[in-house]
Amino acid sequence: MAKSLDLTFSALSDPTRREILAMLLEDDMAVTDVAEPFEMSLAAISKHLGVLTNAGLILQERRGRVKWCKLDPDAMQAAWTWMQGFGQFDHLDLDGLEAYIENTLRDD
Amino acid sequence: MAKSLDLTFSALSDPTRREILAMLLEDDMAVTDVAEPFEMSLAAISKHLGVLTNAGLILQERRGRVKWCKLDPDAMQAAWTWMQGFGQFDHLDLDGLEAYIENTLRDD
DNA sequence: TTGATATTCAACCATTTGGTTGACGATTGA
DNA sequence: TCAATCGTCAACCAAATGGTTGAATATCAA
Repeated sequence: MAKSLDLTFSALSDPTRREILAMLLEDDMAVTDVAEPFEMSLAAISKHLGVLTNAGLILQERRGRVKWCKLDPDAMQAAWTWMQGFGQFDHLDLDGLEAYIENTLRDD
Repeated sequence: MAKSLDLTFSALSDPTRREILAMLLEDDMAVTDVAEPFEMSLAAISKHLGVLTNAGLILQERRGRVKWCKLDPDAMQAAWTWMQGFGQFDHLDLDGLEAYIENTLRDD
């Protein structure tokens, strides 16, 4: 669905949101804990989480007064699949990926 | 690095621009021909092409009075690689990916 | 109950985005 | 030379985005 690609790519275009996703890759987190490393208000982070939820990239589940945020990569899969049409990128070529990562780490 | 992911994802978040990329997948095209199927002004398409160029997703080469647009999926590859970590866990070296992501997020 | 904690809401602000129109410079071909 | 074509630029506009602050709501814990 094209509209959901809009939402997915738009959500991913913000570095704060990408960093949040990377954090959630490691573990589910409460909103306050997500906000902690950032130098912006809790309300701003809450908005970012709303954008990510709306895009289907995370799930938020309230337990008591704590709202837990959990990665939900389904929307990412759709975008990823769309992009695959343009590659050249071989999703089974892990050596290529690792080489890319290594290069990236070396080049800065 | 992280800045270029901003540009890539942001460029991809607009349906007109994704459609342009899909058109260029088939063949290189002049700006006027890119604009033809869309119900918006040439100037608007010209702006979209500027965004795509700035994101590194296409190349524009002027020959005479015609400017040719050509797909350049390098920027797409970086974004695609970034996303790969969120859906394809089975196929990845997760430690390497996390190192990559953390590195990417740090330097912007 | 009271007070602290977790999160959102509402109003506001500055900047960016995606579109328009009209004028403009460059190039082509008759 | 001169009109037509290709594409961008500049100014403008409405709407969306990303942030702020302060108040509101809900829950927990003492």
